[in-house]
Parts: sequence; C-alpha cells; structure tokens
Amino acid sequence: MTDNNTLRTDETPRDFIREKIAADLNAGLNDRIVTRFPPEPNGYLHIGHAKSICLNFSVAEELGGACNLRFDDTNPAREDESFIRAIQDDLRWLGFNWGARLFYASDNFDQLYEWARTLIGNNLAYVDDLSAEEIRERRGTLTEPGQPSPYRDRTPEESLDLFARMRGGEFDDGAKVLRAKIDMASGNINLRDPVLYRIMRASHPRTGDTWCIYPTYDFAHGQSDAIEHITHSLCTLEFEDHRPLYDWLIENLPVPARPRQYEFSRLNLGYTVLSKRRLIQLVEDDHVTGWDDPRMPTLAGLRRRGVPPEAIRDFINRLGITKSDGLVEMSYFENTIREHLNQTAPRRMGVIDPIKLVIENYPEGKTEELDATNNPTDAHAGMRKIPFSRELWVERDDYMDDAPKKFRRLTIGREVRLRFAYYVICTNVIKDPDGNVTELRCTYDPESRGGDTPDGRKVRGTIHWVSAANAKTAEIRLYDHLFTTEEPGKERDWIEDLNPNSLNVCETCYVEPTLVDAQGVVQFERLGYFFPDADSAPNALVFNRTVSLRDSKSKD
RNA sequence: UGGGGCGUAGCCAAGUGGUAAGGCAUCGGGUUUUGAUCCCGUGAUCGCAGGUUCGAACCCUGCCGCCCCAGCCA
Repeated sequence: MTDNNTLRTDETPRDFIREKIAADLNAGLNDRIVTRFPPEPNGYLHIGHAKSICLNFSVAEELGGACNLRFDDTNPAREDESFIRAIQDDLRWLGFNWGARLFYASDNFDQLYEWARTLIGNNLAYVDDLSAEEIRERRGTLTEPGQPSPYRDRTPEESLDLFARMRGGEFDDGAKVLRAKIDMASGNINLRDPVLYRIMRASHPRTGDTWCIYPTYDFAHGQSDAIEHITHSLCTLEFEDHRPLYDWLIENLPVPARPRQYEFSRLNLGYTVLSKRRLIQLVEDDHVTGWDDPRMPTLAGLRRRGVPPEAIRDFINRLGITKSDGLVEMSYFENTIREHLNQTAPRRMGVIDPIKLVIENYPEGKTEELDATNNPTDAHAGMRKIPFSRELWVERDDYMDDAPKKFRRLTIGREVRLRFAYYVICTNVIKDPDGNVTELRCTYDPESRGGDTPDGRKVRGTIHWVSAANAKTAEIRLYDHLFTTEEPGKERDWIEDLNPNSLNVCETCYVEPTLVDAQGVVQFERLGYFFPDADSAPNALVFNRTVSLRDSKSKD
C-alpha cells in the first residue's frame, strides 16, 4: 500500500478531510500525520463510530502516520472498565490496530491540573461558587448575553487557593467549579465562561480515588490532543463550535503542539438509533438482551449477528465523508452485507417453517447421497454430498392451493425441481380439520436425478428441502428492524417506535446434517445468510439470520 | 431574533466558471438447478429569486428550508 516514509499527497484525495490534510502536508505544516480515535468508555461502539474509526485510522495509514486510541475518561460517574475492554475488542475485530499507542485522558490529569493553575495565574480562569442552577440562570439564552458571575473578578491568588482546596476535598460535590474567563456575551455559548473543572467524588476506573475534581471534556480534549502531538483532530459536526474554545485554550497554554480540528457529519441510519444515550437506555431498560443483541447497531451486535467486519468497512467507505447530514437507508447497509456474504458464504439448505413432503413412488427406507455445489459464485468452493430420502421437509409457503400463474412453486399438478435432487409433482395434500396443510404427497421422476432430465424439459421453479431422516433440528432467530419507523422519535416518543416484532424465534427448523459444526456464516439457499449464535451448541443449534436474500417475488 | 453548519435525482455522493461522475434503490430486458448471483438498459439543470459573465451547480446579493449549541455529558 504505502511505504512508511512516503507521504502520498500526489493522489487525488477521496474527500474534503483528506484534501485538507494533503494541503497541510504540502504547505509544510506537518511532516507526519497523527490522528486519534477518542471514545468515552461509557458504552459500546456502534456503526456510527465505525465512520470515525475508519476515517482516523485509514487517513493515518494512507499517509504513513499513526492513529492513537485514546479513552476520553473524564467523567468517572458514567464510565466503566468493562467498556474499555469491550471497545478494544470491537476495534480489533473491525480490523484496526493501535499497537502501543493506547492513551487515556486521565494520563494527563496532573498536567491538566497544572495548566488549570496556569490559566488562573494569568487571570484567564476563576473559581466560581455559584451552583449549577445559578450558572445556568446567568448563562443567558441563544439571543441574550449572559451575566457575569459575582465571583468572576476574584483575584488569581484567591482562585488558586480555592482551586487547591477543591482538589484537597474541602468542598462538597458541586459546591464550586473552575471556569475559563472568556466572554459572557459571546454569540457562541461555549465561550461564556465554560466550566473547566468540577468536584465529583467518584472512583475513577484508572485513577481510583486520587482525584475528587475532574476536568470537563472541553478542557481535557484539546490539551490531550496536544500532549499526544495529534496533528489532525477529526471529529463530528457538533464540536465545530467548540473549536474556538479549544483554540483559545491552546493559545493560552504552553502546550507542545497545535492540533488542527476538522469536522465531518456523523452517520445516521434508518430504522435504528445511533445515539449513545438511547443505546444505553435500550440496554438498561431491557428492550434488548444486551449490548451484543443482534438487533443492536453496535459492533458487538453486528458481530453476533454475522456481519463481516469487511462489510462494515466497505459500507463506511462507500458513504464518503462530508459535512451534510443525511439519513442513510438501512437497505444500503444490508445490500453491502449481502455483497460480501454472497462471495464468501457456503450454500446450505435449511427449512424454517417445515411441512412434510412424501414422495409416494420413492422406495421406503432408501437414502442416496446427492452432489451439491457449495458456492456457485466461487469455483473453488467445491461440492458436498447431501442425503435424500422419501420423506422431506420443505418450506410451508412453497406450497399454495389454487396458485396463480406466476407462482413457481408447489401446487397440485405443477412440476418443480427439488434443488440438486429430482423433479416432483404434487398430487395431493393432507389437511387437518382446520384446513391447515399438514403433508404434501408427490411423485418424482427418477430420470431427473441431479435436477435435469434427459428430455431436457424445463421446470419453472426450484425449491429447497432437507431429508427428514437426516435433518438436524435448529432454532432460527429472524430479525427485523429494531424500530418500525425510519426516524424513531420523529412523530412521537422514540421508545414507542420500537418494533414489537423485531425478533421472531423459530424453534423447530430443520437443517442439513453438514451444519452440526458450522463456524461461519452460511447461506440457506433461497432464504438468506445465517450465523451460528453464541448460544449455539452441537446438540442445540441456533442460527441468527444475518440478512435475508434479495427477494423480487414479493413484487409481482 | 444570537452563534455555527448544511442544501446536486428516492438514498449516499463527485463536481472548485466551460456546458451534471459513480454507487445503491426503482423500472424494463437477458442468463440462471437459489424468484439469489450475474449482464444490459433506464432518471436530475444542481433549494428559490435576482445579478456578474460569451458562458455558473460552481462568483455576488436576497430569500427559503434543515441540523447543532443555553450539561458542573461527551
């Protein structure tokens, strides 16, 4: 790809971010690129994060630079060690590596504290005794300027003393904060004396009880970037109007580097939610089984569902990087998943909603082995043997009474092909007292073994099947969108848009015997792609439907 | 009504003054032992209105619409 010492600035950049970085490089502003991915360990990574991850890591790799993983762990009240581990697992699974470049904002707590003192000493920050509510009341509104705190003109000496005592634990949580002294009348509310430090007695996953004051994200982020010598701090649009604050801090502090921040729009996907707050609520209120519930848009959920990491990266790359917000169709993502799985997933047969099919003229007790291709799109995938016998399981909706002309499957008198096997004609159906079909009776043409006949006659449909005597029972979990609307919360409370039918567990399904030790994603022919769930065991198979196959029959 | 952004076909998105890439979807058609795959074809004058220019999606002006910001969250 790229040799480490060559900056690839000659190629046409793929997006405006890469374009700007190339310009910075060509202008001699940097001689090496360092980016970073800075998650807060208060939840799992989701596909929206994948956009930032792919951008930050890929840009660095393309330019022979480096990308740091930094946990922005400035709020111990919400952060947890388990998330730190999970985030790293997900990142590795996605295919990115940070080597030894693992950092924490908390690594910088001592430095940050000293820099806070620097600001105070230079009369650029002060300790404020106002309560959170009083600060809010004086912040002003979008159209009215804020009012200065009565403590704003406290001397640096007094603030320094108070700040040290805040650290020393003399004051209650929330009793005092450290604020930057910028401009209470600024149109940019982030510049109206933002809080830099707050008192919070919470045990920190990394620093334990060493501190009872913690820097806010706004104070920690830019300085952490500078300490790590990040050259390009790539983040999402909502931080665009924090940039003036970050720049102000960088200009007023003796930092070792000047990172440049560029912003891009975050990913929005239809029929799901990608906000940390909402995902946390789904997990905590048990609307899903956990962060790795296959319906979740988390990387852990997608992994459990069977989505290959390559498909996620490909999807992200196809979207591009811009500053315009949009809503990407879920079907676009699904299509990308299919594209990858179509190339790689071995084909198998399985019946989700089984109905017995008996071939009346096939010898009882006979079993034969038939040849089946493992993947018609991959010549190297080879063949396998599948057992065939008199009694089979077929899909319930592959039979229909009084079927219309376009129906290409089983109905009395119409000949269809059993995939890789024989031509059969349905001669009779058996129904229960309620009129439900319980069994299909057919006859087969022995000449059609393998799926072709010597006379070359055509058949309009091909259906999948599993030999009843040899089938393995499996539970198959079918997933639908987590929400019933493309934009949850647009018309009402987003929780009300949850799809009550997002999970459909089919407990008695039959799959071909080769599936007892299935490891990766397989395609059940005509149905979709399926992945063994974490709950699956050889004697109790469980498959998750990763995604269905495209289906044009519903459109005629 | 303050500040910061965005607005090119249903969706994503190229385009940076010279006469609208590409992908996905849609709709036709072909191939096919998965109604899958694959192959071919199919759509926009660029939010609106003015202006500058021989010429504008790209420059200027004025509107309109959408998103973000009033956490001691990130």
